[in-house]
Amino acid sequence: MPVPPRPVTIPSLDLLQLRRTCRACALHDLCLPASIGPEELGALDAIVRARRPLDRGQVLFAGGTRFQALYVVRSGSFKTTLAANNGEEQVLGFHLPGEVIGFDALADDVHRCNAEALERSSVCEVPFAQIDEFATRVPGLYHQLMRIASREVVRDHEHLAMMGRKQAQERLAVFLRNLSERYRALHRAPDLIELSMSRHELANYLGLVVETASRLFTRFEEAGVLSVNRKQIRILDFARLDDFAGEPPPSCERAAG
Amino acid sequence: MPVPPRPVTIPSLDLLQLRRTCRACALHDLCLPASIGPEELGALDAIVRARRPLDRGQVLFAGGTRFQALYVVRSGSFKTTLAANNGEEQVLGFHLPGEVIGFDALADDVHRCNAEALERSSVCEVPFAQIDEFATRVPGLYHQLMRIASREVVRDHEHLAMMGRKQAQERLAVFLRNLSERYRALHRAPDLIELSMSRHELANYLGLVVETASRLFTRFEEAGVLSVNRKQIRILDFARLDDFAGEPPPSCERAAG
DNA sequence: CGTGTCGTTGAGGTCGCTCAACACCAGTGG
DNA sequence: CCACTGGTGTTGAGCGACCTCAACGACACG
Repeated sequence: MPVPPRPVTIPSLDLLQLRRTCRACALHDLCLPASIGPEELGALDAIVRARRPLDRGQVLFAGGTRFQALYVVRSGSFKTTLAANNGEEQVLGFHLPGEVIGFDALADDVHRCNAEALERSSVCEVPFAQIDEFATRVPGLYHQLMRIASREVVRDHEHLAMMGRKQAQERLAVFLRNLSERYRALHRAPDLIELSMSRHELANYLGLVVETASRLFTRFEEAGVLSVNRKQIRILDFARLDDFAGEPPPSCERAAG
Repeated sequence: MPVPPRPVTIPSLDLLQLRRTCRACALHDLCLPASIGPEELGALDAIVRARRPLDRGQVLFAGGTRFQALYVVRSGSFKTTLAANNGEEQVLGFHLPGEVIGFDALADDVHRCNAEALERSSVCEVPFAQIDEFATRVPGLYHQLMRIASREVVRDHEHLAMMGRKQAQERLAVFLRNLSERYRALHRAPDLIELSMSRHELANYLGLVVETASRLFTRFEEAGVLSVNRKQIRILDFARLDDFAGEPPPSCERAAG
């Protein structure tokens, strides 16, 4: 094909990525900048660094390595995993754009889990030493950091409740509904889910084996709740999905509590 | 007995409790004061309030209520639980002296879990608005707060890995070894464990039913690993307990990672 | 001594795991 | 073009760990 060689195009694409600011970011109000003034935003831009995109399978950080920065998912998705000493691995979470990962490393300045890209993904790197120093001068930033850390705790608690008390079918239903809600928060179609993780990773997250997860997808499809095509999931019947989940949707939670 | 009536004794005992300072506290270096200077300790004492002791079953805070303070266990023990909408409850953790509870409420200023005393217990109440204001003037205090929140995340991740990938027997073994380590950190005998929670609460924490937990205690006793007398547990063979736990003790963890 | 709670033990059922085979797809090389 | 290969996902058969249901013992309390 008569296309001239373009040796500069790909790096310049990266530079474009690198130049994006917090102010212009679509994730503006989900991320760190939420609740800090517009004049501090510029200073935040000077701290936050965009890293070059990671491909599927590339690790953002590994357990045991020294903690230096928090990361905010900008595009794509990640999984965090905890390795047991017997070689087994537990998937702790899947992370979509706007979510911050790395909080578990603050305890003793060492990453305790692994973070790995599930697809081609980009992150903002937030060097902790600098954000720490910056936060002493910006009232509210520390509070916001702790709020975000607290969200992680809440998320883990819900994950724990799911693992401890729910059956396989309920777990998958809860997961899909949860993912759908997160899609909605990102202004994506909540009924059209593109799974970025493999069945194995998904099953592991749910505390199941692949075969069980696979059978559940089939069962949901036969029940007319989902339409499943490999990693393309479409939710056809939210009400019945809630039934499968075994409890009312989270919107009722406040009222019931 | 010729002892004069003492109507003031019990309240004065409470006052004694109330008067104890962070400086004099035995939990000094496990708690908030760790890593802040001695002169700020006095100011911290002015913020921290001791609450009157709670009896078994009394709730420290309930899910859905407004977040006002973090709590540090001073004596006794607590459980935190998350209620599902179907009436089920998941035990999220057991909390010994020196541990801080309530971090999950920072996300949106509402407690998301319940905290309940497992025995007669006392706590220090740390009003968050005041510690928040104080922390802006004391460098390092916020950092310490985040470190403690991060420890909670690490703890939950380990709990998750246990629930997701381990069998019943391994779960109980891991739990007992973990409890033993925490006893050691509190300078208690690590082989002599006094369980403050019921079998039901323990089983729930492990994602099992009471009967299974009970059978496991019997099995461990028959194997000569434990001596079990209701809530009095003595660990007779740490090495075998580690075998049952299915992986090397946490002291090897750093090296393996 | 009756009552209630808690913990233990037994019998039986079942959900999810194990093991195994197969379908599907992409990439590779003849 | 097709065979071959490896990775991923689905399906089936059988089994076992854990749950369910039920009864009983130990202990505290009135």
